[in-house]
Amino acid sequence: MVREDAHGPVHRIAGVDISSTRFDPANLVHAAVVVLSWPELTPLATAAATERATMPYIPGYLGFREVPALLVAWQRLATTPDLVPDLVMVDGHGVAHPRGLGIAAHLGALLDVPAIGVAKSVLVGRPAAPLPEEPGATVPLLWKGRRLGTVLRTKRRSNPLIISTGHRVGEASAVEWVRRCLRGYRLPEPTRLAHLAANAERCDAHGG
DNA sequence: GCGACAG
DNA sequence: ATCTTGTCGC
Repeated sequence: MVREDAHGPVHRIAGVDISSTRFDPANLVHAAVVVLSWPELTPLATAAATERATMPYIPGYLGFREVPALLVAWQRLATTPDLVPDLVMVDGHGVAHPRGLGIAAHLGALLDVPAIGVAKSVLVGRPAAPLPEEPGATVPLLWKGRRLGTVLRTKRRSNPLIISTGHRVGEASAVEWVRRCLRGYRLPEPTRLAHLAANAERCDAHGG
């Protein structure tokens, strides 16, 4: 079964994430992309890349440090049409950023692929109200009188995630897609599996 | 000037 | 992000 988002049928959803080692003299950034089928959320393909970071981590500039490696990994995905992602979830913010340019907006724009920002903590803004404990509960993320995203409780007794538009996906649609990709863990499958893949790439990088 | 600050 | 095993709580 195929479901519709604001721009077309979604058959595959990708998740991307980065892993790195602290105190690494080489400043290596290990990137991973995992493509899952919808609605099964079965891993269809995975690609990774290890690149040298050209920038340190600076809040507000995460994309400039991580996007380069993610682009290399993305380019390594099998190019067959039946593996091209229709949507990508990024570990980090979309427009819930001081200049509306979080890593999800950054990567989404460069790839011109619908993107959603799935962050584990706030960069700017505050929840509009206390977030209920019940899984699925949401509350707007406000900053300077503007709504930048949604605070979403994905799991009982777990800190909420901050969801925001990345590229060509509406705010409400973004939240719904994250909800649909939850499988009992705090993180939605795309981002959760990408995190595991990025760590695996970090280990592999020790010998190739 | 001080505190905050995705990954 | 990462360092790290067991452990306290639901």
